[in-house]
Amino acid sequence: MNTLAEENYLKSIYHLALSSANVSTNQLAALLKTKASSVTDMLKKLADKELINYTPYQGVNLTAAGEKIAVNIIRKHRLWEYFLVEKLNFKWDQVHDMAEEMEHISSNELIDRLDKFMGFPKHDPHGDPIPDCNGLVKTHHLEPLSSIVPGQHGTICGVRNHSTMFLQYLEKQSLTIGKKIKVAETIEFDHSMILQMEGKEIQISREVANNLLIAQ
Amino acid sequence: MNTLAEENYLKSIYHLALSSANVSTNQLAALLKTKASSVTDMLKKLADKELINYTPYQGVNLTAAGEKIAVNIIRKHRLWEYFLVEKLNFKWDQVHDMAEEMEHISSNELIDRLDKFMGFPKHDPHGDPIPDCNGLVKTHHLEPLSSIVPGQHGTICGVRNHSTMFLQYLEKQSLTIGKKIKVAETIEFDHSMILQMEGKEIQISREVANNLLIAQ
DNA sequence: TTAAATTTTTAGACAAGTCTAAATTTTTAA
DNA sequence: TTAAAAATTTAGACTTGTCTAAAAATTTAA
Ligand SMILES: [Mn+2]
Ligand SMILES: [Mn+2]
Ligand SMILES: [Mn+2]
Ligand SMILES: [Mn+2]
Repeated sequence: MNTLAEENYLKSIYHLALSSANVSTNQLAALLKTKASSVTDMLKKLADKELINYTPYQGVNLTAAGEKIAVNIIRKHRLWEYFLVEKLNFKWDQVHDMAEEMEHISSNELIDRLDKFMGFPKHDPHGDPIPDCNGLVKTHHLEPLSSIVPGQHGTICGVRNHSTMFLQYLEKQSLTIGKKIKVAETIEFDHSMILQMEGKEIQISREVANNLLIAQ
Repeated sequence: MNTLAEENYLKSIYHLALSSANVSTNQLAALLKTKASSVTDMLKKLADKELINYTPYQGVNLTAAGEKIAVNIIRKHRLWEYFLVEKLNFKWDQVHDMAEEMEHISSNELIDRLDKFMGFPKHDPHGDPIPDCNGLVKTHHLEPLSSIVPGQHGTICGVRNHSTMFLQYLEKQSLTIGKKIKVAETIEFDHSMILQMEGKEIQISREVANNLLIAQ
């Protein structure tokens, strides 16, 4: 149906479109670790296939057909990540690269059965929502921890940064998905925060607070 | 490490080498559904990488390094087939094409954990041996059913033909892996056979008998 | 509002893998 | 033992996806 490269472009356009209406050539080049000229070439192909709307110099967005493909790839990515963590006991910082390969296994029948096998999980190991078999994504609105004011309570429900380094740091601090926290204090000088979690105090930087997503 | 095309060539050479010492260009072209000239090009690449021994016009065989890669791909193929049948409830005639994609997922850590998760199965859904994590393949010697003489008993342990059509036929006749049979009679005229299985009589053609593998 | 900086596209090249057609080598069999 | 047939390789072309360098368009900011 679509090549591996095409699928990766569609997925990247989808992710970037979540924070900017029109996705630029350079944004895509940076995310895909390729050159702007290569991106332009591919955008023409995807536009020919009517998977994106592309006006030269104006950036792109997905058509309904393109978005459907992108969401399906993200569904597969997140279900495989869930499988790797829940069934094969990998840590949440180990699974992304494997899922990058597995998301391209083409069979939808396979992924629907995997979904059922695991009991239709709603979130992947990083707290991201798993689209259902009809392409429906339940995007819960989450606040970055940095915007929570002292005295308020919340639950860790996601991360903005998916790097191994950040995930390992969070694991070490026990700042994992589902944990309940209270913001005890914010330090004006560097915007660092002091949290209460399970009776203990944890101090985190503004950088960390910006990348932790909280439901209240 | 190696490209998808390279992996498929190595796997095909391995399979063909089981029945002919030196594998020919045309044999490979037929199995890979490609042209002899394409095969020649790839054989040069694999020879450069020292994964095969290649003398122009004389066919090829795998080096130790090439065989190791081929066996690892076959291990992954068969473990994923087992997963699809045992965990996701696919039928044995549905899993080959999916496994053809999944065998190229690169992580060995992943496949070793999958192996453990499933309890280290020894055979795939078609009765083929699953190589262990060190590349060791336990090849039990099996007879085609056509060479069993009347009066003898045996157990169905494998198939020579893996086509959907043949596997579906066997399923319908309940001629599946593990079934115990007795050869009641062979018909001289067309070499067809009458079997006793679970108290019932089954008549099969010479063609079918040639493609069923029996342990006595 | 225009010049400079930035972004994007175009032009031309390259590697991987495939193809057809033609040349070469090996095998078969008269 | 040699001519025909079959198998294999070579030559040249094409597609996909990538790159660098240069040209063109857009944005920024003086
Ligand atoms: Mn991921
Ligand atoms: Mn994830
Ligand atoms: Mn198979
Ligand atoms: Mn099999």
